[in-house]
Amino acid sequence: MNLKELSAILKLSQTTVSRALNNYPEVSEATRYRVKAAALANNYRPNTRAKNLATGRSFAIGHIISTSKRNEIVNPIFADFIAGAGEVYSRNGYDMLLSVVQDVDEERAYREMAAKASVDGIIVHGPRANDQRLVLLKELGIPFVVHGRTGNDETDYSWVDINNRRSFQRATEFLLDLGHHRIALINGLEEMDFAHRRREGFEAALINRGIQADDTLMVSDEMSEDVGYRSARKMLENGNSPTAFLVSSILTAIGVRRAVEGSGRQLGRDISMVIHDDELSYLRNGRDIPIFSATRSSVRNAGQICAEMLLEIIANPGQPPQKKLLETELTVGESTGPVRPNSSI
Amino acid sequence: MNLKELSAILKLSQTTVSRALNNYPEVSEATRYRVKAAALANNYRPNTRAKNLATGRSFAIGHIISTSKRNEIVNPIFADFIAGAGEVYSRNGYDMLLSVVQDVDEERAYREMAAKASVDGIIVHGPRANDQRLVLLKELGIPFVVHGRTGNDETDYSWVDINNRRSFQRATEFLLDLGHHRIALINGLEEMDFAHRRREGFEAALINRGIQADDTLMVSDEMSEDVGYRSARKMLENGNSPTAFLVSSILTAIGVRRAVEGSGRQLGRDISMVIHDDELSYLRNGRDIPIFSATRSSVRNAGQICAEMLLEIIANPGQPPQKKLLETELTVGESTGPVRPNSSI
DNA sequence: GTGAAAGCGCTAACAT
DNA sequence: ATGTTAGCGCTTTCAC
Repeated sequence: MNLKELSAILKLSQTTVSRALNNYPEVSEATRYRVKAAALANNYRPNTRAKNLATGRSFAIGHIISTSKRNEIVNPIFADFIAGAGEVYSRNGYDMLLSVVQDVDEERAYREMAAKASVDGIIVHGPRANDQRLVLLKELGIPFVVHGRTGNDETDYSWVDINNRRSFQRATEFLLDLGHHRIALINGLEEMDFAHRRREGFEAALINRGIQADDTLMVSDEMSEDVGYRSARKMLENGNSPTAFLVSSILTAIGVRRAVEGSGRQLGRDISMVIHDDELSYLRNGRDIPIFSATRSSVRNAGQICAEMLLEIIANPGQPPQKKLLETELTVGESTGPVRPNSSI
Repeated sequence: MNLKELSAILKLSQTTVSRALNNYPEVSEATRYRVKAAALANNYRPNTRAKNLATGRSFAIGHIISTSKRNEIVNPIFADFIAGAGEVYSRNGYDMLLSVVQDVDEERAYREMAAKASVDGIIVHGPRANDQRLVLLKELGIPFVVHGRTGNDETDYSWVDINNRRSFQRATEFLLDLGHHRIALINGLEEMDFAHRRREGFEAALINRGIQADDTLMVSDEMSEDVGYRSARKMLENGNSPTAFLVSSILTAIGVRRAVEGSGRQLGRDISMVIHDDELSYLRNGRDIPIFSATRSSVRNAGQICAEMLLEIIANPGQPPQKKLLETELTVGESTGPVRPNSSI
């Protein structure tokens, strides 16, 4: 069923039917009602391809996910983010176009999306410390929103980010207040902007209390269970081992927990752990994971906010860039009670 | 730069330019060369929207991911699958359209995709034991490929699946051959088709050896670390605890490992574990996870195969449905040596 | 308030 | 081998 057929049934012009369906004011209420009823009855849906061509818009948002040939890892937080963004899109009649590209082909992918005019806007994932993609997108003139930020904010662009620095500073202070002096930081790769900010927050908290950051207690690596286990184990075997861990992802924290338990210590009694858990809904589901969550702003939520911001920008072009910093909240896990360092600290 | 402008520069008709670019045979080699060079120089990309309308195709494949309001879980294997499929799409000039919908809205989402003609085909994810979606898609007449299968194969459709039944039967036999009698199965939710088949394979192997399946050693639940830990722990505390675990996902297996280690036993010495690991590239990356992998056909690979099959079906309509059963391979993890039950078994 | 007609940027018959 | 022309199914002037 297309517009022509529908208007034939109604004995109206395509124009009127189109206007009625798109809520143009000049159509009489009676006609509009009749048209909408007929559209519903005939299960009419405007052909996207035709609509796109006529309007010059595609009602689609592009997401470019880059994988590296080396490790083939797809960032798992991505699934949650997508779920949040997707919800907003479908509520607003937008589609989501996903492009999975090798990191080396990334620039080409962006250029192609822009030239083919297949999307009205783009969400940028996983910004690096000094990300050239944003410069390119500005140049291409395509609306975009970044999930995260990039180091030197010379280019002015729209972003949604959590306050990683503050969050880690507060989490560190929380542990310091409990009496910990030797706190380990298990962090993501420093080339990612977020990991860089997290370390800054961690170090700032230590410096404020006159504590020197100890390099042997700081890890910057992929956020996997394996890395969590190895790093923590190594630290715990050391004579001067940490009494608390600040961990950058739940997956890593699962590894840390295993190392702690394997060393005969007990989490929440001998060792404290604070996790920044804006990630991985399917892991969060475990209710007795002894963690102390540093945030409630989930990635899913961030996905929603990014999507809403982008749609807003597309609807009202020419505005100054929008920025949104999501604050986190320090909440203590239900099942393990308050964290206290043991008497030996 | 559009076709009109490009052909003006070349002093050729739009038709000729279009034909040259699309490799139609009737264009002279000289012209084709000239046209392609000009297209490259001017960074010309055909407008997708126009091309779609003209050809009646959208060069896009739809993926519908359903989440349930209840647990908000996005199946993590999805990210890997998408990566594999996406690779194939971009190689073939296709886009990937992602729709995230509440499970209750799923039918509407499929109908909409079909009516709006926004995709040329659909990949169905996570088929349930008796999945009505396939009936709907057949009815809508849109090409589709299922990742997995559904219980009663009355409807004839195309699918790509791994041989879950055989894989679990062989894994169980492997453990039986090592002398194990009490083998625990930590499985996914039975409402999912794959979990159902896996249990069948497990039970078949036991029955063949005259062993009665023990309900207290069989778990069917969400595949999370938490579930793995709780289930394994409960079993290990029991007087009559298992000597081996057969686990349906790496994430769950991480929980099982923690439970085993927490009970003072050692994996690969006191307890054996076989994992079906077609999942989660970011977990697989850990090199010293003591697992015995039951397969090499990763989800990423399945994504590629599904995508290729669907593109093939779209290119050659009217063929009978295609089916592909991926066999698995039993490989033993590098770092832990051969699995042997301890002497007490 | 409604309709006729042009056009979005391509592709594909149908000439030549 | 190249060009002319007519759509694809909508939206959007412009006219009534």
